[in-house]
Amino acid sequence: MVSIKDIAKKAGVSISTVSYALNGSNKVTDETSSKILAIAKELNYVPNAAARTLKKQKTKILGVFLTDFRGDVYGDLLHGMKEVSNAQGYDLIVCSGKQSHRMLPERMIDGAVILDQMFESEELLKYADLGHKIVVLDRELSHPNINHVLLDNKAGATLAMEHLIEKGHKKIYVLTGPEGSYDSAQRMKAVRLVAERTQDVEWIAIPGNFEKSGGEKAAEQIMQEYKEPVAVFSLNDEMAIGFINRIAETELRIGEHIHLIGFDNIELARYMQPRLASIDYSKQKWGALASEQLIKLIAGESVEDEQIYVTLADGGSVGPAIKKAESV
Amino acid sequence: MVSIKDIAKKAGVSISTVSYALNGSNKVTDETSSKILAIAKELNYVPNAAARTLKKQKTKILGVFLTDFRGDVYGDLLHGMKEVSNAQGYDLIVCSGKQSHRMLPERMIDGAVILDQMFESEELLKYADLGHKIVVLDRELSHPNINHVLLDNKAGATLAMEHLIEKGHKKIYVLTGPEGSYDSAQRMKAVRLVAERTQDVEWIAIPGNFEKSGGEKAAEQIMQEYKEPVAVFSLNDEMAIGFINRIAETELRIGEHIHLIGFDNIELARYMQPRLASIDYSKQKWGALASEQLIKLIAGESVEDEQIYVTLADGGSVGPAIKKAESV
DNA sequence: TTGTAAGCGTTATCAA
DNA sequence: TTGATAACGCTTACAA
Repeated sequence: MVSIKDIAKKAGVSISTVSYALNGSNKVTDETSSKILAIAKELNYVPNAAARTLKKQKTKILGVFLTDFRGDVYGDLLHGMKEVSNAQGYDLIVCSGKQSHRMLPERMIDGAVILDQMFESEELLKYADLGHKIVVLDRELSHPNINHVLLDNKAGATLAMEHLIEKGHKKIYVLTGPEGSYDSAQRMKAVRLVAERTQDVEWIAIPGNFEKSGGEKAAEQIMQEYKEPVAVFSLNDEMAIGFINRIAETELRIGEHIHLIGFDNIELARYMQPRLASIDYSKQKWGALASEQLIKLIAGESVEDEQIYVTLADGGSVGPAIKKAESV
Repeated sequence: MVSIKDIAKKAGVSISTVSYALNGSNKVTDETSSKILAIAKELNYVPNAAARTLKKQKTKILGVFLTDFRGDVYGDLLHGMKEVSNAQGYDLIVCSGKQSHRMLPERMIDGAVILDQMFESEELLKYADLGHKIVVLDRELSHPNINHVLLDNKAGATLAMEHLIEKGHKKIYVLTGPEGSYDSAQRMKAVRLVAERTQDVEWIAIPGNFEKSGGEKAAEQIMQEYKEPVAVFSLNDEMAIGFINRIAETELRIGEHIHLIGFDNIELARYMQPRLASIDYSKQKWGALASEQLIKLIAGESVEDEQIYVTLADGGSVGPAIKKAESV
């Protein structure tokens, strides 16, 4: 590997002069500088990241940790993160799995964005205590080195519930996320609140997992119990898709016998027949804000937690309730 | 930051002893070793990646470079890469964008997998010349430090064309990928071959871009020229989806007036109405093989290029041609 | 303007 | 079994 030492030798100068020249310092004559640059190019010199990092104690790299590389929410989110990171002179790397956690404490990255329920809060707090900078998107954690960019889960769940109620539905199944999911818990809180303050609304929780399989299982249960049209609020779209897939094998029709609304408004939602109603938000903005927060945190600037606003994405999967007399 | 020096001081031993203990060398007494380990834990010691890398000249990290984080093919591919990488003691990081290319020459990763048309071959060859190990998934590059895991594009395109022909279609529009795309060029070769050896088949190329917008534009053109049922081979699914979206706004029906087949069999394909026929292959295996090849390349083992086999995924988007007399 | 040298945190060689 | 020390490639304070 060619190092500044090689360049120094060939140019007949010291390594510090080479370093200065390479970093565009004005301490060096234009003449020597250009000579050094020419030689560096000729030798195909590339600086060594490890050496630079060791000396400067920073990498100018941000890491984002995901539960799984598969998953429909990620594309736009990562894109948003990348845009902001790059604009601010940071590179972005995407990691997944427990094995990769070391990147943070070993200082291969200057900070981390977490969207991974499997990354334990205890571990995160430990790293934060060691001085590492973290932005979390999927939980609340009180620590000076940790910031939050969270979805407005309560608003979203409220919107969804009210939409179903407005359409006249009285019996609402709610498919939850996995145990321990912050997003699921927050959404459930709002569900309870809305139900409590509304007359005549019955709601039944079905434990889910935020994956297609959870939706399929829920579909089985609801089919069994089916007597008359009901509504379903799936706490994410992924499960809603699984639900639809299973229901499609039956006589029941979405938007007619079963009125379904999801959460996340993933790309697939608009291709469902009928279109899956859902709660929408800008995934790209979510990522952009996360990067922004993290970079500020690293720079030692004061930062306030942020929220991502949500809206209702209407769809034929939720139709009006038929009055009792007319129902099947 | 706590370093081995701090541990050494506290334990009253030298830094080399600490290093040995930490790395589980049997040169150290169990007694001193466990004492050192205890102190390390107590001080929350975490090794510094930059220092280790600088000394060992390897990172045990693999990088994969994508054009864009959005894109439906990636999830399973990355998952496959991760499984193999982790099993072999490597971490995987995902990068996108020109800015991140430096990770390879600056030695932040031990090798790279390329699925990014924007990453120029010239640049790759330069890095390969410098001794960096690379596996490409989207082109052919002859270099001892570069290996290939390529789709069987020709088989795929042949399968698609033959499927259309078998169904009796005589006029076939082919939506190509962007200029310079290896996959597109390979698929086009097969298209030509099949057309040449088949009687009475007319085919018309429409330049595309492998994105939804390309499919939409092509739809416009075909609508304009429409006289009687035609077939369309979209060289990827993404464009096919765009095509479907645009056609959905017209009187024309996919699988009836326009018979469409794609390539990649992305998840969305099965949710199209009617289901989008496509060319299928295991994205996960593709990724797994890529990691495998790269790790071997890094280890200096001899490796042979690999191919990913493809199959036809049938779907209602391709129906039989109606005989002339019966056509509209 | 350029050179000398210390130091970043490891690993690994050689002596003790 | 342990310790002293050089080396990895770079940045930067200080000296010349």
